[in-house]
Amino acid sequence: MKKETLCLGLLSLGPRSGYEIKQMFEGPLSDFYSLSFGTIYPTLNNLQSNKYVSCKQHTQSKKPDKKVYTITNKGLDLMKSNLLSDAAEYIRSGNFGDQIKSEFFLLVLFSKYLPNEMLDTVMNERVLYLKQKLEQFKYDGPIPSELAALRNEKSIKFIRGLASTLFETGIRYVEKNRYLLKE
Amino acid sequence: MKKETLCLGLLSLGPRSGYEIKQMFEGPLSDFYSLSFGTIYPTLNNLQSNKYVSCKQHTQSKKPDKKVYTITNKGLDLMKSNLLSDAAEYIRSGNFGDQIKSEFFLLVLFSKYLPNEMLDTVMNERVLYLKQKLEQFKYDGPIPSELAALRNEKSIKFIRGLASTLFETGIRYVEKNRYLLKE
DNA sequence: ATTATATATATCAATCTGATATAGGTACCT
DNA sequence: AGGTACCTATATCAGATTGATATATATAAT
Repeated sequence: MKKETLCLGLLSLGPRSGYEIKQMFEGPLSDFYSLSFGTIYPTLNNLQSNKYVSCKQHTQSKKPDKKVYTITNKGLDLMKSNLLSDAAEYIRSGNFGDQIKSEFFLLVLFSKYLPNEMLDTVMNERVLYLKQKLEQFKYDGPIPSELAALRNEKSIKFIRGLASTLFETGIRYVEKNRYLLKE
Repeated sequence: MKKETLCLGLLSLGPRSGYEIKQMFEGPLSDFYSLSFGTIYPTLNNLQSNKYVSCKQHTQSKKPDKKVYTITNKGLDLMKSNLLSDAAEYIRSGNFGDQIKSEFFLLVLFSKYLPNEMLDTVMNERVLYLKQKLEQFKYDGPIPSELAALRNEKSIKFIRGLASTLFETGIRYVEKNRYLLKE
């Protein structure tokens, strides 16, 4: 998916600054996709100069100034049309898998060359991480009002449910089978 | 993990050419990690000029020449020592998750802007892909002799089992809940 | 005071990818 | 026997992306 489509898509969920978009990539989206500041800021500037988003400078009393971007009607049109061509390209390409770089997997793959205690630490930290993530996905308590609308989106419900079962399955498997790696 | 550690690690499983290493990334490793030709070939040349691998030119009758690389003792030492420091860095960094770019997830996230038939196509292709992958992970029939040794590796058994349950869980969830995306 | 941390934008060297070039071979169609 | 398409195989490089760094303000802790 083009970075423009993605940024417009995230802004269609509500006005955000570049910093806040990055926070989304580091928080709830981190297990699915990410973009760096070096991509986000130039993309937002480009979208603004082509009137796909408008920008309001927010002077904050206790924090640095913030540039809050809002998607325009022109931007919403571009997003919808891009989304369709991006989906068509996904089908056309034949690559239906995800692009993954898993450090954990590589360490497991070569685990016979790792000292047992290092492997234990890697496994413990991984399981701890998965459990924390699972709790976040299952959490149903109070959240900031601007995020409450998101929670009711059908796509978010679908994704949270999928992530929860996958993480549960992963945790169960690792806890049951990690002994297999040591003789 | 450093690209040198990774290439040495793969060569520790048996002698391979750059093209064959790329095939591993496109086949069995594709759901966990990948490197492009533009990274693989320069890395192998660098490893060779530092004597971490040796190279034998294979003249093939019906195919282009092939450069088959074999890991040296010096290379095995470097791999083991790198692996330890890479694992230590994994622990130190605190990033226990994987680096993922999922086009499928983004299309689901913004699915309310997609025509229903396009969403159906995306879902159908994704499920088909997951089912094919699952079959590959579960396949236990005959394989080329140079891969048979790999199958008995403890780490490979662990990974194949993990991948199988995760893919099964994913397929079951998508098939049961995809209706949620269309009210 | 000083250090550390968080918010916030911006830039850029170093790295990596995706595309392309080159080259030989097989396979199928017409 | 010519054309097209695709597979093996290595190599290179423009363009895209990341990870680090710079700059600035403010809070909290030591």
